[in-house]
Amino acid sequence: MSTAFEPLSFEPGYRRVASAIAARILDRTLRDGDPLPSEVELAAQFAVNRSTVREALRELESSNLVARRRGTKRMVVSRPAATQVAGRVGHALALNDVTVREVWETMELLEPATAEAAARRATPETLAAIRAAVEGYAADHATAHAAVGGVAAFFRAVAAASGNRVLPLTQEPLLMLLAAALEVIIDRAPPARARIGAAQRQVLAAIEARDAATARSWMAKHVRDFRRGFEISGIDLDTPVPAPAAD
Amino acid sequence: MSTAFEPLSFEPGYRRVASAIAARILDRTLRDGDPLPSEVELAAQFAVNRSTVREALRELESSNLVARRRGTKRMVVSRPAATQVAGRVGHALALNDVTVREVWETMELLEPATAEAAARRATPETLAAIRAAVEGYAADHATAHAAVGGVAAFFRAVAAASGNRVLPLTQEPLLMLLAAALEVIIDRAPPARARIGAAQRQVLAAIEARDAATARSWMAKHVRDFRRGFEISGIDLDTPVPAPAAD
DNA sequence: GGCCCCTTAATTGTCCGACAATCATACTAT
DNA sequence: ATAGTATGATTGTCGGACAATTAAGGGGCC
Repeated sequence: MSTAFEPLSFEPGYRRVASAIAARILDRTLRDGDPLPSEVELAAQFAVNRSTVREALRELESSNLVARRRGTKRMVVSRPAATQVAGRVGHALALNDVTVREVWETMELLEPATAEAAARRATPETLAAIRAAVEGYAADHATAHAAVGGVAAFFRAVAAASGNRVLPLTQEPLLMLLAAALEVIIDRAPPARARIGAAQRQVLAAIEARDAATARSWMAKHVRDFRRGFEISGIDLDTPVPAPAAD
Repeated sequence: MSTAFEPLSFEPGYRRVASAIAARILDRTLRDGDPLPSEVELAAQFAVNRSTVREALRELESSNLVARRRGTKRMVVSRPAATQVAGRVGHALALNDVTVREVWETMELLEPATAEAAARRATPETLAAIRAAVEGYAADHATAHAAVGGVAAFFRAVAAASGNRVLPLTQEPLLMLLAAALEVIIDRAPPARARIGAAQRQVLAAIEARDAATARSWMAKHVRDFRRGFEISGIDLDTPVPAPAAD
């Protein structure tokens, strides 16, 4: 241990206000859906200026701990949804120059296990959602955008059926990055669309049959196919992933 | 397609300013380390008030896209670090009442594969870091806090050695949640500390020997042990994870 | 020439006050 | 009961202000 002193850190007021409110949200004193006091009220309670409160609110808003329902003024406490948090993670990965290979490798790791879990634990509702995703892709994959959207929807539906809420959230940033990369190349690998549809059907069939091993192996095949797609289209797997769109 | 109209959404100024700056960061016009213009300058460029700029800056700061070096005024563009982004994800998971079982299950999925990759791709430096983590745990695991810190450090070191930068970032929120939960129970499962140390040594040895299969299986054992720890200490695996500390 | 101290300018954090636009609510008229 | 209206509350934005701290020169000293 060093005997040196740590530098004193004076947190500015807006950060202390934000932390105080965040703490109340995290310890459930303020719950999902609860309306936040008005800005003037908060300013009075913290004994700071409204401007300071507003800066704190922007911080919380950006952390998705508070939000505003559309067309309303009052802020309410909100639990962050997967896609919102995923955006941040996706940006972080892209800014750290993560490569397509790294993203793909992680999906190769995650998705087969996810499919396996889904085969074991899918409910009628989640299974129906997977079916809807497969049908959605089959019905519309003409444009690159629609096709990529369908691919992502399928992965999301399978993860949702896995009975593990960590998996969708873990997977989401990868989907964002994969989607951005896939949209660029899907038109360059002609057989891709058909192979994707076929793999989706096989995974779905296996999950419906509660056949975990087959679900796993077909999902593995499905993910591996994306690598082939990248190779066929002449993309170097070690190029950084394109950054997903800004907020 | 529906013929109904989308609701017009008027983004407030502070959000448009934040998005504009974020876009410049994501497209690399502004790069890591670049100083941001001063608030007054930004206000002039966007033709808005300084208060509006400040609210936008708070948003970017909260997204970890800009930061300030300690003891300095000027904001600089920064690429978000793993731990910073992980905090957000951890909060989101905790607020969504994710259970210990779900976190543990995901780690059981992730960590063995991570260890396997580390055995294949560890460099002298990353290997040394794992060794240091193992020794650090061995040297100091008296308090619950130190022990849990050592556990997390080990996982981090292995993930860093995996040669895949997505893995540390994916793993980090799980570590935060596991750490919060583990700190509560580690003293209730007496044999845990010794078993942890032993497993770390085995994984390390396997990675040093480039034995991917053994690294995987010992890491799997290591992770499984945490489940036993929870069971022994009488914690229901289906209780929600405790929320990690606020910012 | 290079280095250190001091003065000065620039910048941030915070405050105050103000006002238009919008939303929420109570009230009124049909 | 419904629609329309008036009233108050709240947010988004603006302008200006000031203390505290940091960045930038400038001059003197070795």
